[in-house]
Amino acid sequence: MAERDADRSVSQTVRAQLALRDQILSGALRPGERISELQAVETTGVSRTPVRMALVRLEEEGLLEAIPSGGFMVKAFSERDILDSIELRGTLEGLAARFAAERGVSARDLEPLKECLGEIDGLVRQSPISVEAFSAYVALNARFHALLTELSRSPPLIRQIDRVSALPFASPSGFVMAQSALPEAQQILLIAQDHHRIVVDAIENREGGRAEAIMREHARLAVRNLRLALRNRTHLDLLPALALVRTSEV
Amino acid sequence: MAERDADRSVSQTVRAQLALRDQILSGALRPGERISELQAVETTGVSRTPVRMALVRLEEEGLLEAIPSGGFMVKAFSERDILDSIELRGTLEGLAARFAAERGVSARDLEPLKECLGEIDGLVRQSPISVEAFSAYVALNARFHALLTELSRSPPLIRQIDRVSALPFASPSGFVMAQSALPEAQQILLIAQDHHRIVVDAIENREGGRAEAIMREHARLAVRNLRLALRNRTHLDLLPALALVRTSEV
DNA sequence: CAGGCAAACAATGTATACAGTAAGTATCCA
DNA sequence: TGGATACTTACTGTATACATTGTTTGCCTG
Repeated sequence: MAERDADRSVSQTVRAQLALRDQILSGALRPGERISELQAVETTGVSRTPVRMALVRLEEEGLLEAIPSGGFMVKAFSERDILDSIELRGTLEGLAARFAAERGVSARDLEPLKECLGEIDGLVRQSPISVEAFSAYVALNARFHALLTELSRSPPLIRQIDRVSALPFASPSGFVMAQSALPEAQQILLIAQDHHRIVVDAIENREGGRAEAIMREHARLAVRNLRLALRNRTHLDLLPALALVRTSEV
Repeated sequence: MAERDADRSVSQTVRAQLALRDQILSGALRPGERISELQAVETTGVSRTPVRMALVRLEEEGLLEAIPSGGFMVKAFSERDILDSIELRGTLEGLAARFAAERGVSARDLEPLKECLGEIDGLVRQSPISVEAFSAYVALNARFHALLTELSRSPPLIRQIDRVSALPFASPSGFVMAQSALPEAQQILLIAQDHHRIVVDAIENREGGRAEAIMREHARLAVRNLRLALRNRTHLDLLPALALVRTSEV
C-alpha cells in the first residue's frame, strides 16, 4: 500500500514474494499462523494469482509450510534447526571447496577470491572495528562464500548451497552483525578470515581434504558464535531472523 | 485425456505435477524445449492455473528451468551433473549418519533398520538374483535410506536429502535396475549391503566418523556402478531418467 | 539478394469470478 | 450446563477472461 507501482520492471509475483518474505522475517506474520491470501492481497497490493505463486515459492524456499487442509503457515524453527542448518551449509561448502581443489582452479579464477581476501584484511585489521566496517564485512563475506561456491563448477551443488543459504539464519553472514556486539568480535573475525585464507591456499595446492575440513570448521565457528550471541542476550535485535524461532526455546 | 477424472481425492495441481513429471522423465518433453502451457492443459486435462502451479513446483524440484523471457523449459543435465548429484546425496546422507551416531539412537528406533537389513540379506543371498528380487531390492533399499535419513532427527537435513533424492538419477535406487544387467550384479549388491550393515553398526556404537565415511563411500559405489553401466551400453532402456541427459554426452 | 522494420499472432503474466469445503459459532436438546 | 448438530461464513482451489510482452513472419528498402 505504501509504494504503489514501484518498479514495473519486476513481476508482480516477485514483488509479492519479496513483500511476504519481509513480513515473515520482520515478524509481522507469526510462526504457526495461517497466511490469509486475501490479507496478503491487501498488504502486497497485487492480485491473488501472483500471491499464490509467491506462497508456493516461499514454501519451497523453506519459510512456509503447507497446511494439510489447504493454505500455508509460517514455519517455526527450533534453535537446533538453525544450528543444523549452519552445519549443513558448512558441509556443502566443504564439498564445494574439495571439488574446487581436486578438479583444479586456474589462477585466473582464483584472482577475485584473493582480491576479496585482501579487502577483508583491510577491514579486520582496524581495532576496534567500526559498525560500518562490520557492514562492509558482511557484504564481502557473502561475496567470498559465493565465489568459493562457484569454484566447484558443479551446478547441482551450487543450487543446493543457494537453497540452504536462502534461509536467513543459515546464510554465511546471517549472524555476523550480532557478533559485532560481542567483546570477542575482532578475534572472531580474525579467525574467520584465517579460515578464508587457508581454504584458498588449500585449493591452490589442490589439497582437497584440507579445503573440505577447513570449510566445515568455518561453519562450526559460526555455530559457536551464534551460541555465544544467544547467551549474551544483548543486541538480539540485530537478528531479525529470530522472529522465526519458537519463542519457547529462545 | 486417458484417465479423465481419476482420483478426485488428489488436487488438480498434484495431478498436473505427476502427469508433467511423467512426460519429462519418459522423454515426451525434450530437454531444452519450452513447455507450452496450453499444450500441457490439453495433455493433463486440467486448467492453466494448476498447470502453472505444477510448473513452478517442478522448477523448484529441479526438473525445469525458467526461461528469462517467461515460461519454463525442461532442464538438461550433463553426465557430470548426475555424478555430482549422487556424490552430493552421499555427503548429505553421511552427515545424517554422523548426526544419528553422535546424538545417539535408541534400540527401538534402530529396529526397523535392522529388519530392513535382514530382508535385503534374504534377497542378495540367492544366486543368480532374479529380476523380481532386483525390484524388491530397489524398494527395500529406498526404505533403508529413508529410515537412515530419519535417524538424524534433523528436519532441515531431511528436507535437503529429500530434495536431492527427488532428482530421479540421484535417488538411492536410481540406477540399481541398470546394474541388474551387469555380470558383477550380485557382487555389487553384496558390497552395498555390507555398507548398510557397517553404517548401522557404526551408529549403534556411536562412531560418527565411521558412519559418515561409509555413507560417502556407499555413494561412490553408486557412482562407480553408474559409470560401469554407461560403458556397457546395454540395457540403458532401464534408465528412463537418462532422457534428461544431453544426448551429445551420453 | 540480404537485412531491417513493422505488424500480426501466440503465449505468458495477471486479475477476477465461481464453486466446494472446512471451520467456527450459535442454538437446541438432553 | 454441557455437548452435539446444523447453519453460516469465509477461505482456498480452480477456471477463464484479459492485457501485455515476446517472437515470428512477411514485406519493403537499400
